[in-house]
Amino acid sequence: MLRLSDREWTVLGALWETGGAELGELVDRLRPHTGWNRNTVLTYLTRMEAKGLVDIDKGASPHVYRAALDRADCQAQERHSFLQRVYRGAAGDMITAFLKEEPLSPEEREKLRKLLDDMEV
Amino acid sequence: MLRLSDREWTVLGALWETGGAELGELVDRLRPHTGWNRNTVLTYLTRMEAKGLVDIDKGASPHVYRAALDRADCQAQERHSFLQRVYRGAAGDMITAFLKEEPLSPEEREKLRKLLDDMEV
DNA sequence: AGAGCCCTCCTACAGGTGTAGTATCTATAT
DNA sequence: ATATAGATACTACACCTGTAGGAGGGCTCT
Repeated sequence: MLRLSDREWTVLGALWETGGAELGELVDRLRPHTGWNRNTVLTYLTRMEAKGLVDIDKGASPHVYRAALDRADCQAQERHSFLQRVYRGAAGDMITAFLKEEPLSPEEREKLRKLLDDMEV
Repeated sequence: MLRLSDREWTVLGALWETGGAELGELVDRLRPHTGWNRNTVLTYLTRMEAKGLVDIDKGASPHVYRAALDRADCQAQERHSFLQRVYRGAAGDMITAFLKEEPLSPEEREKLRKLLDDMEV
């Protein structure tokens, strides 16, 4: 039952995008939209290592920080907890609400239609 | 930028279902699946009042507790923050993932297809 | 009137989160 | 050798969250 905070998603986002990086690079990449202090980022990283969210290669100098989990896995967990928490598992209602409010391109709509058709076996 | 915890969703759930209730009723309703102590529930309610999530009618005795927000509004907020946090706004990807993993009834699929078609104007 | 029960209030306390400051180390540039 | 700049470690602190315990007020039954 993993539960990531907003900040943790942000940090992991940078790690996934870079595929692993040194602190300086992460700070540079995060600062524009977060304004976080270098040490704030470092604190997040070390706390997240303790939770098993981040791997730190301490052999390298400077250390190299990597996401310890797959983005897709984290998304799956979060999908599940969101669906239960907010919609008590009612997937149909939830998807309906998203479809009604999120603008999709014609290609995306086509893809979704196809997905639905393929379920019709 | 409202951010509800799991517990808060649970408490609000009971309030939405009852349309407002006294503490005793809420405790009875919540205890089976949460095991929460009466005072734990009370603490949640008073803290949630301070945040504007719950209205307490203190004229009545015992007090009557009501959700201060609409379930649909809370769901909308949560949808938005989920989509941004976990999918960086990529609604198509997110919906695809849900469709692939959540079992839907034929009626639900039909309804979704119709929704997609109606967007095709 | 007293006993018991439910209600609300106040208090507590540990663990997590957001956000750094300070101190130290170390490689580099002079 | 030395000043400097960046990296890492340690420490701090306030606020939030989960989870109650105990005190005191009022109704209710005997």
